[in-house]
Amino acid sequence: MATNPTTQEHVFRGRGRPREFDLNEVLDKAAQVFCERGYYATSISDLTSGMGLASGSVYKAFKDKRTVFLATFDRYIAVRNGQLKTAINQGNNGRERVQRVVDFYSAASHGLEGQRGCLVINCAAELATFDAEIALRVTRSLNRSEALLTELICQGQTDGSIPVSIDSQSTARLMLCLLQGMRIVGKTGRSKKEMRAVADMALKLLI
Amino acid sequence: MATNPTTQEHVFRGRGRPREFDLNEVLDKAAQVFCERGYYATSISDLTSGMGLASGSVYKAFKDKRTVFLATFDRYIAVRNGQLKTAINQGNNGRERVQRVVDFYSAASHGLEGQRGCLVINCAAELATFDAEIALRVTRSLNRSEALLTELICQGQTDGSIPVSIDSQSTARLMLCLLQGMRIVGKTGRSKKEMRAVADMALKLLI
DNA sequence: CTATTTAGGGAATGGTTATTCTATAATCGA
DNA sequence: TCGATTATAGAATAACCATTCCCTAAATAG
Repeated sequence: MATNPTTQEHVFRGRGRPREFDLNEVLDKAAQVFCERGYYATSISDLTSGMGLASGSVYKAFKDKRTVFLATFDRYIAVRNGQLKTAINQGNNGRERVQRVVDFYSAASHGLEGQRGCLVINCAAELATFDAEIALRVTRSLNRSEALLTELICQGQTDGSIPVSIDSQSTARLMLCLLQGMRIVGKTGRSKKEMRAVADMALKLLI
Repeated sequence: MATNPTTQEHVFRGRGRPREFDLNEVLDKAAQVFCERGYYATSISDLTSGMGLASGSVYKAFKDKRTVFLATFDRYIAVRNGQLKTAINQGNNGRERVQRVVDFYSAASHGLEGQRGCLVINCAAELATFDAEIALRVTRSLNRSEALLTELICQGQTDGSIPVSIDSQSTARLMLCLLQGMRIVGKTGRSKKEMRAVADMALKLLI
């Protein structure tokens, strides 16, 4: 795993016929399918047609459906964290960086992406109650988001853009709830404008 | 349907053997199962053992699994709205009533109920994308909650407990997101204390 | 009491699904 | 070019699941 993104990724591979697809690419496609249909409603044939692969190829690359899902989940988190990080870097102080995070979620909570929803949340709802490993990943992901928010708020308190009077931890947790809720509500088809208004108002919590 | 809750509910029934179970009771049990396992992961045998019925009896009472689910969903909404209404009635002005709503969600977002999660949200995640009728119910339910919040905020603005400067609609939408998010985050096992802190801080949005 | 009607229980059925298997193809090392 | 190795494609398989069927039980109407 974690090979290169270059054209000839099979240069350093062992013998045998080289894989014809890029792993991350098909995982991104799988993420769309899992987002739209959930885990159980996604059949292997949904998955293979979404990924553009034959079932044999899927089972050569992954042990079973659950393993495909876990890989998809990890890839989804990695991509999303990357995007979030670049968004955050555009803020010049703690408050602005929190703002960027909220804006990022707002942008994801309408239109097609909004309707599809968030893989993490969908899993939390569908699987976390009885698949311990997946539950762990969901919990870890949410905890990390919360920690990130706490850190950004603390930064803001240090640089003076956020009042020191607020409790960074509880506020971060509150914001986490808000962000996750935006993605839920966004599934019911809200407009860009509506979600933007929510995002703008959320900054009240930093007063 | 909609018969009496008395001991002899078969008094006014037609001929034939009377039903041995209470419809709402078994729907409440079904709600637990659907909450825990989701729609697709719930097999008929999960359902029948959860409801305490044989599959034949389930299919005598309902057309199919989806119909069981729809009935369960409606029952869940009805029960929950009732509980919410009594909670709201304990508030003496708009602000207090909003507080009661937030507290209600906070209480549902930890412990066993928290872990199980909310049937509406779980459905939104799992089914709303490709079952139009269920999507409609989810949307309707969320819209109704939002309208309720808007109304309570307006009440507060009238009775002076909430400043007239805030936009009641956007604030209500923001609160809706927050409440739904609490139930998502609550699935990952937060403590009562943590969720209470979130609820308390949420009232900042009414300033 | 008998016929009719409806419910309960659980085995039988038919369709679907995840997974495995088999045959073919592409690449590497020699 | 040949053998080893790994991938692709899609048919075959075995398990599972929703639903139906059938028989028995409990109630009412006459």
